[in-house]
Amino acid sequence: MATLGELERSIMERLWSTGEPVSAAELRDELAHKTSAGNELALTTMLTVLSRLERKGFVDRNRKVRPHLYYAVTTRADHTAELLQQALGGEPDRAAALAHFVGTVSPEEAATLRRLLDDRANQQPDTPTSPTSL
Amino acid sequence: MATLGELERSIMERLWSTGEPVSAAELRDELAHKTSAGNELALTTMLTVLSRLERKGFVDRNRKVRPHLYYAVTTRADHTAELLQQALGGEPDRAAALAHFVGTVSPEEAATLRRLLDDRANQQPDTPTSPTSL
DNA sequence: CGGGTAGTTCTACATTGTGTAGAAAAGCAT
DNA sequence: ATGCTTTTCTACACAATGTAGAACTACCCG
Repeated sequence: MATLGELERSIMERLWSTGEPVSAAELRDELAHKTSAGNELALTTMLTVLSRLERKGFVDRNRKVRPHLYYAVTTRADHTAELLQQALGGEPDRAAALAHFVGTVSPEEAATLRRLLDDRANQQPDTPTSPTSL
Repeated sequence: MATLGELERSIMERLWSTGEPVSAAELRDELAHKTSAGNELALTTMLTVLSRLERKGFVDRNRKVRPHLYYAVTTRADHTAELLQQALGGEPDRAAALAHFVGTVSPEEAATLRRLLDDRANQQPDTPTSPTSL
């Protein structure tokens, strides 16, 4: 999974936020409002970056309508989950890394995690405790 | 936290693997063995990259001995935990992202996570269940 | 103490990714 | 067919990274 530049990320944020397909022009206007000085980027800049995001597999577009409409391929949560997996990917001692991580999250977040794990266990109740991959 | 290039990562892997300070020459030899064709990099290449890693705060070195000895500043687990935090950083709906993540880990890993959360709860038993930030 | 060698820093260049946008091409409505 | 809208092509700047030669520095030996 490729990484995102600053402008690319801004665009993805916008696309993720509602999920509705938008045109390059709309995107440009909306992003201009977010920056302090309302500096509008050239439309071609948007189109270039959107094409790159398409090439990277982050967005797709409807080419049948005339101003093409762009939309995110995945949800932000999906993407974040991928990032988490990737962060853990190169780690030989995943348990150690998770331990550090668990030590850094807020108590609320810890509770959330516990709840999520419980949900998971209920849906898929064959959770062995054997240390197969840890 | 800056990101690491390929060679930078290889070097950090090595430094993390044992934690012992090593010279640039040792590093070069060891990394050469790992690549398919044992192509040795120039020593200056190692030194350049090590300097950059030092600037980025990933490594430090003992300058009192003559071949300077380099070592990782943090552990790999630390680094991975930081990556996890960072991945979650931009996410407005952290719970959703964690949910996706929990759905992707192996059952063993889920068990590990649960155990880590239990440990955490015991050491720091004021875990409220109020949905403050979630 | 003065040289020589081992080791380090400086400088440099190629490549790639990203931000940025003009020029050129393409599609579409009248 | 023609003109406007929209898209693609091409281009350039800038930063990060991989790579290494040139220049400099430190230390040991005679």
